[in-house]
Amino acid sequence: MTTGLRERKKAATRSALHEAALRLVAERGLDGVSVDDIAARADVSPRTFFNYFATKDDAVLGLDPAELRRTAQALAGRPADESTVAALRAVQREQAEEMARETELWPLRLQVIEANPDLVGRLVTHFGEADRALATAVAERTGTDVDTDTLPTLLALTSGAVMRTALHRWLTSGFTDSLPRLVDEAWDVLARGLAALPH
Amino acid sequence: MTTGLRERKKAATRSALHEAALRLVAERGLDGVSVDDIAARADVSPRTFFNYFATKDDAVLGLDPAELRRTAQALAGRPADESTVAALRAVQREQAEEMARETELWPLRLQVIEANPDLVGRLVTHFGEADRALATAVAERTGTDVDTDTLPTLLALTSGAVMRTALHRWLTSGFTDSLPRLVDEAWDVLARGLAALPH
DNA sequence: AGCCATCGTTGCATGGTCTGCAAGTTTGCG
DNA sequence: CGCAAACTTGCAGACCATGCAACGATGGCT
Repeated sequence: MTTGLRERKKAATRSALHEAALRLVAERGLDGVSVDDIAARADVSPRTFFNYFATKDDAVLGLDPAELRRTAQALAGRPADESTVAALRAVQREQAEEMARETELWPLRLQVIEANPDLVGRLVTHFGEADRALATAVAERTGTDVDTDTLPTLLALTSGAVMRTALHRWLTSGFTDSLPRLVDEAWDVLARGLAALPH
Repeated sequence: MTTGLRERKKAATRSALHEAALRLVAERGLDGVSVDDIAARADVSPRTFFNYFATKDDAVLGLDPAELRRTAQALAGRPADESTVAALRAVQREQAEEMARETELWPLRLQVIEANPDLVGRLVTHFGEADRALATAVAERTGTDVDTDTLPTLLALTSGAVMRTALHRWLTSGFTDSLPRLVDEAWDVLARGLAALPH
């Protein structure tokens, strides 16, 4: 899986912009930082900034709409004989591993969000988008309909809840626990809890 | 309680701006409407718009930071021998009565939010502000500390949950139920549920 | 290696949001 | 009536975000 130069450069620029935005906002606050500042720190033109992020907030949070599509495709790429829940677990595990690789930035992100509550709103809508994208992906995989069937939305929201729970525990552990492990654990707890329900 | 001319005019301008924003956005969508359009429709200068609302979104939603302060003062104004929960109930009841008076605009507001999901983010942060303002007000009233004591934040968030639950039921009833009644009912259900807990 | 199509970067121009400042008006009150 | 406070307005300016067109780098193909 060799990624071309072009692709690597793009990823580098995106991450440079995100990190520049994050660090600058951590230092000066959201209003103390302009898009021009961020572009300058990442060594690209201000115009290029908007080739990577739709808004300043998105750059600070590092939100990537392409990520939503990638998740959907990852789900589609899982073996067809796997149960949907198992496929979701597997996809989330990979995501968790990737996120865990940049442990360094997470404390900064949370501190920046804490200090600039405006960002919370953007985060919430992003999670909403993620849930909806995942729901359509599940519908695709199971041949159901997002609008009429309960399954896809329920599974997507549940899986989102699992990830957010794991993230919360990761945070409260000071990022010492292993995120993939926490994700697995959350799924297990959920499965056991559901199995114990009267039926 | 006679309100002066100045005060009445201000209220009229604010509500004219909100209603103008709401109706225009309902017609053309959030991006199809500029602040200038809204000001024009409300018959004030564009500059005056920003004397009333900090952002276009706030005008569309009708969010008023002064409202937060008013709620806090209303709580402070309740008799000291009243329990804090009773005081919160009373304050919310008054708010509910006021909100119920403009039944006409609520369907439009919800439709506009539905059609312009960007607004949800702003709403979320506004609710967060409201919760925090209420928590400090409770802390003030009970002589506790927002940062170290559990009580104020817990009561504030609970009371926020009650109001949002009532609002949700109001919406699903098509605004035929009485909002103040729904608020009361939510408090009652909560009280009964808590009383039934093992202790 | 060399050519070309594609993709990414950049500058420029533009429309819109929001703020600070310094007038001008209106309102409240003695 | 006349003053002080509050509200409105215009203007200038910073910043955000987008469309367009020119330019340069990349990757595939021969």
